Amino acid sequence: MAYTPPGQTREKIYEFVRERILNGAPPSTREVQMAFGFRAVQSARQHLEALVQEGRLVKDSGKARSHRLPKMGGARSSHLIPVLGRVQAGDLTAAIQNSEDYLPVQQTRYESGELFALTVQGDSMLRAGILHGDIVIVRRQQAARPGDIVVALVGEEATVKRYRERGGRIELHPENESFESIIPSEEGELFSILGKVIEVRRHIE
Amino acid sequence: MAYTPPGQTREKIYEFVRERILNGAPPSTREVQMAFGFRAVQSARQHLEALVQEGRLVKDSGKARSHRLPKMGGARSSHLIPVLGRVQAGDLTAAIQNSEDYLPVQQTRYESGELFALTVQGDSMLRAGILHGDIVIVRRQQAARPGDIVVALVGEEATVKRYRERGGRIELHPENESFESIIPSEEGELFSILGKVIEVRRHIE
DNA sequence: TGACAAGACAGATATTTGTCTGTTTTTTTT
DNA sequence: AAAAAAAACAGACAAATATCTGTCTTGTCA
Repeated sequence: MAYTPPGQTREKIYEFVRERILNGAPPSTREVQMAFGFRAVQSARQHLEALVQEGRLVKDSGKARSHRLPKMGGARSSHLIPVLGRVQAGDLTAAIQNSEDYLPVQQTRYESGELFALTVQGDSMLRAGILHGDIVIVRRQQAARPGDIVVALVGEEATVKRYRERGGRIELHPENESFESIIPSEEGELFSILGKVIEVRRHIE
Repeated sequence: MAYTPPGQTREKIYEFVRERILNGAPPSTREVQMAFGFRAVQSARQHLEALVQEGRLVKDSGKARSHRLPKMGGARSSHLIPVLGRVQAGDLTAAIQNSEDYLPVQQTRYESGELFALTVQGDSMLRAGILHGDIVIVRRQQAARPGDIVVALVGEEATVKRYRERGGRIELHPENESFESIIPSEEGELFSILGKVIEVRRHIE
């Protein structure tokens, strides 16, 4: 390959590798070589090494396809969580594994706990700023504290409500005058808390 | 390793590989072998092959570390956008470049346009489900259509409002009875649209 | 012009990794 | 109990991949 001014090719290689990493398939040195038409592996290698040196990439020495994006103070690394369709009784784990859509979240923000996302049905949490169609990000946990917004399984369906305790009894309180509170112990239904809502997202248009 | 009833180990291997893939570092066959204490590579290989056979994983035959999760071809790439602090007149580009925090977004969802994020000050968009402290993700653009929620620069400060046109004049309409509409042309102030709000995010607790 | 640095090249070697063939052990099924 | 199936083991080989040493070419700059 002909000589190229300093930095020109390097930038394109970075874009290429970055793209591949974000797509989940980091390239081998030889794939970079081929993609850029180098006639020697070392040409690609030099650029990749330089990028690591500059701190724009990180690599596990010796291992194949081990280039990664650096975790700049943690903010740079993002984690993918499953977006669940409909949640039915009992098989939350199964629903998580069969998920087809994924959402990126900041890994540092929620270090601990297993996360999943859910699309909100209905406007029962309107006054809390959660609308129909919003996506809630949930940390899986059984317990909740009064005031928390939780995802609970009541009967067969998952529902988003505010968790309260009134007179020693659990109450799932909607944030909308048109809806009634749910008091699980009264209804004798299957009841469990799936997790706590820690983030709300809404796509407009 | 001792014999294990059918399916038991397979499930754990799936979890292990899945986790590694989501973290961006798919394991090699031997890494799976080590992680589970197998004394032969083939033991790990058999399980991995079975998982591919069952359609729970996909793999590029021959290539190193090429196990992936099925069905999400390109949909899983995520992109990082800058979170701006305070936006002051004129230097939006500078604010973007000096940003210190970044947010991951689904790349496929918003293919075109330059994005940035902004923290909302005040409850002027309460009824639209945008609260104080929420983060809005904005596509940079000068024009807007009636009904769009936009980020506009009025005077020295950036503000989030709904864009309307009444009697041929631009009107920035708050979604809260306690606030007044802003009609830029009347006030003779510096005015420009920075972009359109395409997503809202709220972190709870 | 000449020294120097960056880019590209060439060929070779070491390591990692995927793949193969066949055997043994344990559980399940008949 | 015998047969079949699943899990694990053993040892090897081949392909992919990373890495090394040294050379050549092309700009940059004193």
